[in-house]
Amino acid sequence: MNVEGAFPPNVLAADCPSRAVLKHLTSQWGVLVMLALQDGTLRFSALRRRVGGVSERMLAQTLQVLEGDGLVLRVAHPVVPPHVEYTLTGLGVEAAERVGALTGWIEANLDQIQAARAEA
Amino acid sequence: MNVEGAFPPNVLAADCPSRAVLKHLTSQWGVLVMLALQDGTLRFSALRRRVGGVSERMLAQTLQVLEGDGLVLRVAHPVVPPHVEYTLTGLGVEAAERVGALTGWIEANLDQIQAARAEA
DNA sequence: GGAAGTACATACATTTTTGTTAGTATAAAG
DNA sequence: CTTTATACTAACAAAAATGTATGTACTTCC
Repeated sequence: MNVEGAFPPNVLAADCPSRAVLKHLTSQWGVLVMLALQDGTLRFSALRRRVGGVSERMLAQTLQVLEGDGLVLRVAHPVVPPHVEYTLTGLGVEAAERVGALTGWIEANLDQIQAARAEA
Repeated sequence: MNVEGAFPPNVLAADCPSRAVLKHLTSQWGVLVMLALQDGTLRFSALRRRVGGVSERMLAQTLQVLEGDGLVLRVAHPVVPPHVEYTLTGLGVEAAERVGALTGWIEANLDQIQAARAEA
């Protein structure tokens, strides 16, 4: 049984819950964090160095949202100088692939895009 | 000859120009507009109806940015009640495919994501 | 004759996002 | 003993995104 006749999720519908996930994954830092974690587990400070330009605040916030969506797994070792590791979950790996396909395409076609920009 | 030793574009680098394109394509309305145009040409008002929740202002602004990046083509017919058509360019079609792959994945895995959300 | 539809631009208000700074507990390095 | 590193949170500020309201020129439908 389904709730509220909203069967097939559709991002084009203003009230579809998929919109929230889309926002998380396409947020400026969300995209970059998923990408950075594609190469494997990283701890907070390492991630911060990897993702150029993130502030601690934004990184922490982004990671919490991604963790909430079950895309990232957070493992904290209760040692004295904090040690926390972040890894993509199964879902996270799949999502990261699509995100990576998009960013990869952008990087590969950047010059064409910039050429178009110049014409305008 | 290349300028400013920034050869391979890399979105993880804070100053890479690919960041701008990424922002345009992953902007809330950018994603949705690209998706809506995947099924073919649409005029302004039709697009507005298709993309749930966009305001005229945001739609117009988004289309201009996308047009600037050479992803969307704008064709205006100089008739009395304005008639303008928007279509994806070759680059736009390619970009839309990646964007669609991501949103498609989200729609398909929405329940798993929401389940993860519930656990948290 | 009045209302609605079309594709926007412009001005202004509000909301959301993002950044900056300071602070925490403790241990290892110098 | 002072500095540095770690993973954050909280408070405040600035910047960016988004919305709302209004106007336009002209035509078609009631």
